[in-house]
Amino acid sequence: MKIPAVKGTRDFYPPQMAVRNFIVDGWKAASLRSGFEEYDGPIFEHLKMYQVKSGDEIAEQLFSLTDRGGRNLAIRPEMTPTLARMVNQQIHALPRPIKWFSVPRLCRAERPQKGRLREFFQWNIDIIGAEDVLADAEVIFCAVDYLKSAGLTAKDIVVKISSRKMLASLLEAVGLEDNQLAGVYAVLDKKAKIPDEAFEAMLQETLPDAAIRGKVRKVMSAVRLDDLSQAAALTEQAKAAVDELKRLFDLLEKMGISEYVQFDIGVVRGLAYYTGVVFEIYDRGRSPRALCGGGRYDNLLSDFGGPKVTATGMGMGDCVLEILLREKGLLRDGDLPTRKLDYYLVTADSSLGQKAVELAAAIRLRGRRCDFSYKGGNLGKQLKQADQSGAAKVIILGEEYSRDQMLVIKDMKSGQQAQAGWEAFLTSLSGA
RNA sequence: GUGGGAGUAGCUCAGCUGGUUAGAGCACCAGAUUGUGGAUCUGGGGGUCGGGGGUUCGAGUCCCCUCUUCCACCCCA
Repeated sequence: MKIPAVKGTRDFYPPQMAVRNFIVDGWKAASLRSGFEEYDGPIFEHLKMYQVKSGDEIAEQLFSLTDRGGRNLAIRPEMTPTLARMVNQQIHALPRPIKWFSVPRLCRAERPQKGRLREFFQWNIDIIGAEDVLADAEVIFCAVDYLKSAGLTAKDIVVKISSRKMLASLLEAVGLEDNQLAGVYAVLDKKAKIPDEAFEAMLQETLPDAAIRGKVRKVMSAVRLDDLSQAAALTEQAKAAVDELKRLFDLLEKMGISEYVQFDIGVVRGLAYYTGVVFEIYDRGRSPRALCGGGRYDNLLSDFGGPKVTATGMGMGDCVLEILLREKGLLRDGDLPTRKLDYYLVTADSSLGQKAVELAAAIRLRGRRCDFSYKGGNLGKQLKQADQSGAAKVIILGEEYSRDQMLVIKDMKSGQQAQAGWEAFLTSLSGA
């Protein structure tokens, strides 16, 4: 019986695994460059963990199970609840700011489509316990630093930044009630993603009052931060939020990434729990795709039963990123070796097979990567295998060895050959 | 969850309006080639034509169901 792979999952054969490692290694290196520490948690949690933030209906969008003790569990669809749980548990012992990152494997029971699968990897970085926008700036910097290191330029991507705090105070200033905000956010978040008429219809449904609707449209038409700070009717709160954003942009400029970032009042994020700076990183291509999203969520820890501690962070999935890197020619099949052999051993005479095994083991014990042919065969065949293995050098055990105990070491790129005695060769490895 | 396209060898695909034992390129294995790799030539293995049912003398080809995949929606932590 042939059993297929589960819908929306990927098999990572060595070439795909090399791609995955390439991406994950880049994420980790960028995180470490910015001083983040790596953590991880279990791949499943209590189902309730995911219902706290998103309501009971979320259960339909994730993979859940009941264990033999009757506990309702779910495979993690996101990392943030686990992070909140872990940080809450040790909140009084951890030095702040807490700068942590993780690359969890996540599962969501959604319909798979381009750039979206049921199982994927997501880079998460979070800074907990730092209220200042400096923390938001660091999160954005780290994400941009990675994307730059992958070869993407300001022509390829853009970080669009806004602030929930600012938007809330602006909307309240034009007459919206507190309890209307969540609904309006959800609509505004759609603006760039749906046709204008559809957006108008949605807005009209949420805000029946035409006068208020007009004011909301006016607020949302702001292109630059200065448009807002010059507006007359700025409340104290709104002014503070605008100033905070200005400071964020100052910091990003000092960090040297101003060409990557821009203010965009249209970035709202659908999620209810953001409380301050919000941002999304987009591919500048024909159909804008979000590569990454994040923002400040100051209530998260308290939502999970902990103290009120501020937090900001972001998540970046591997699927869309890989598509973009391929489109930009920054990632090509065959570019990434599945193993990086230092040496490949070949024998000119099958009687030297034992010697090859002995030498291979000695090379490996000295920390070098080494492999040899199981099949033997003539030298031409074995050299072909050596070539396909991608090894930098080939060591030939042949006449020279039988006669003079000499190894022939061939550089596969230049084709040049040199000879060395067994012990002398091994000694040269120990030294390096 | 809704709508549309597509599933033929490991991969990319061909297979005309239904008609003998289903093909190509690449990949893989072997030989030419028992002392030097990327090339060439020759040969070989490998397919219940995604699965099930139906129509027919006869189905890769037509019809229905189902699975998978891609695209557009819905959703998006």
